[in-house]
Amino acid sequence: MNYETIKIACANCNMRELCMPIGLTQDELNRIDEMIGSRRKVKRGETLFHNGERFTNLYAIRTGFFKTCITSEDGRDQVTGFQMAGEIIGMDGIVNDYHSCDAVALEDAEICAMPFAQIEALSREVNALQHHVHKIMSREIVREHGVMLLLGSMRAEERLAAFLLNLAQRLHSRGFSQSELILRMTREEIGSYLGLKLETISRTFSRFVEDGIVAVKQRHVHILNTSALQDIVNPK
Amino acid sequence: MNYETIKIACANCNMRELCMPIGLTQDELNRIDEMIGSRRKVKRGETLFHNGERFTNLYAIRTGFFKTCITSEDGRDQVTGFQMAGEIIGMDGIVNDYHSCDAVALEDAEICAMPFAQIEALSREVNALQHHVHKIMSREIVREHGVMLLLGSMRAEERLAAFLLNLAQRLHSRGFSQSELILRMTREEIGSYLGLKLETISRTFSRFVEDGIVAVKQRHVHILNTSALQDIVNPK
DNA sequence: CGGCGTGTTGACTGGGGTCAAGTGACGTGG
DNA sequence: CCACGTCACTTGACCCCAGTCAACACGCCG
Repeated sequence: MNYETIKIACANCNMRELCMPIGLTQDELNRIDEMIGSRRKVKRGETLFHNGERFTNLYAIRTGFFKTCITSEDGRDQVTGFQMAGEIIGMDGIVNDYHSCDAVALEDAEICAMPFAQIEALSREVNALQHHVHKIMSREIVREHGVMLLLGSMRAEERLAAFLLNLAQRLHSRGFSQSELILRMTREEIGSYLGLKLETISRTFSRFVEDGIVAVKQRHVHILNTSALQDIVNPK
Repeated sequence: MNYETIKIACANCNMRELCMPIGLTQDELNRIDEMIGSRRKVKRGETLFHNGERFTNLYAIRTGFFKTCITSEDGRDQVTGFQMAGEIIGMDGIVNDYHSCDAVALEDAEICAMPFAQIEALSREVNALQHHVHKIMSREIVREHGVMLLLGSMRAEERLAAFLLNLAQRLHSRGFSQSELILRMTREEIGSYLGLKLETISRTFSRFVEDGIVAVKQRHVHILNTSALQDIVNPK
C-alpha cells in the first residue's frame, strides 16, 4: 500500500490540537476531514508555493520544516518566518488571490492542502472553525509585531538569543527537548530572518559557546543556560 | 444637535469603499450599519485601546491618524504601524482576547467601533463581509512582511524613502496630494517604526533636502522628485 | 516672555558589514 | 572505500553606517 495514498483523518492526526479548533463534534470533524483536499509530500528544497502563484489553499504542516521568504524588486531576500508541524501557512495569498512569498521545505515534509473557498464555506456553518481561522491570522499578525520589535530595536546577541528561545519553546510544546535542537536552516537563513549577516550569526554563536551558554556542533544546538539567554533578551 | 450623537450610516460614509466590501445589497449594508456599535471621538494623544485591554471591537478609522506600538518587558518601544482613515485596527486582540499593543491617536480622530462577535455573526451570513475580513487580516500580514524586509535589509536612506513613498501613496489614494504631506508623528516615532534613532531620521531628511529630493519645513514635507526616492528604495 | 517639547547638527564611537582565507562536513562518482 | 568537489561554516582584519552624547535652534503655548 502506497503511503502517499493513506488518508489520515484529522480526527486521528496528532497535530490536530495545533491546527484545528478544539471541542468540535464528531460530525463537524468529519466535515472538516472532507474539506482537506490532498495530503502531499514536499521534499527538502522544494517549494510548496511561490511568489506570484495563484492562491487557492492554506496549508497545514503535518511534518517537516519550512521557511517563508519574500524577494524585493531589486533582489533583496528576506526570510519572514520558519514554520513547523501544526502551523498553517499561505495566508499571505488571501488579500490579492496571489501568493506574495515563497514557502520552501527545509526538510522533507508532509502537508495538508485546504482549499480556502471550502474553509470559508465551512466556517460559515461551524462557528469554532470560523473563530479558529481568525485566531490563526491574528496570531500571525502578533508574531510579526514581535519580529518587528526584534528587528527594530535589538542587538545581534539579543536577536539570536530570542530566536533560539523561540525555537526551543515551539519544539518543546511539540514534545521535543527544550534544550537540544537541530537547526534545519543555514546561518545565512537565520541571518536573513534576524536582519544580520551570516558571519554575525556565526560569531555570535561562537560568543555564546565561549560564555558557556550553548554548545554548538554544526546544526546541533544544546542550550546549557536558558536563563542566561533570557537575560540577554531582556536585560534588566 | 450634538455632533457626537449623529449616526452616519455606512451607506453614506465616504470611507466606505476603503473599509467595507463592495457590491453589497442595500439590505446587507443596512445590517452592517446596525452592527456598528458606536462612533466615537479620540483626541490627539489619547489611546483607543491599549496593551492588556480586553478585546471586543475592531475599529474603523473615519478620520484622524493613529500609531500602534508594542512595549517589551524591558521597556523597549516599537511603533508597529501608522494608520489613517479607512483602515481597520485592533486585529492583534483576536488571538488571545486581549490587545497586545497600544493604539494612540496622533491627531484628533473619529472611529467606528465594531463588536467583533457581531462581525463574526454577520460574516457567516454575508459572504462578501466574511471574505473582506479575511482580506483585511491578510493585507496586514503582507504589510508586515514588507516592514520586515525594510527592517531586515535596508539602509537608513532606503527606509526613509520607502516610508515617505508609502505615506504619500496612501494619502494620494484618499484624495490628497501625492507630493505634499504633513507628518502627524515625531521624528522619534518615525525612527521607532523604521528601526532608527531620531537623529538619523533628522540627518537623512537633511540629506534628502540637500539633494533636492524633498523640501521639509517642520512636519510639512514636499516631495520634489518621486522617482529619485524610488531609485533610493530600489537601487538598480 | 519664558519654558518645554521637538528638531538639527557636530564630534566621536562602536557594532555589525565586508572581504578574504581557510577548515570541515557531506555527497557523489570512480 | 576513498578522492574530490561543493557547500556551509568559522575566523580575522578592516571599514563604515548609524548610535551616542552633547550643544543649540526653533516654534508653540501658557
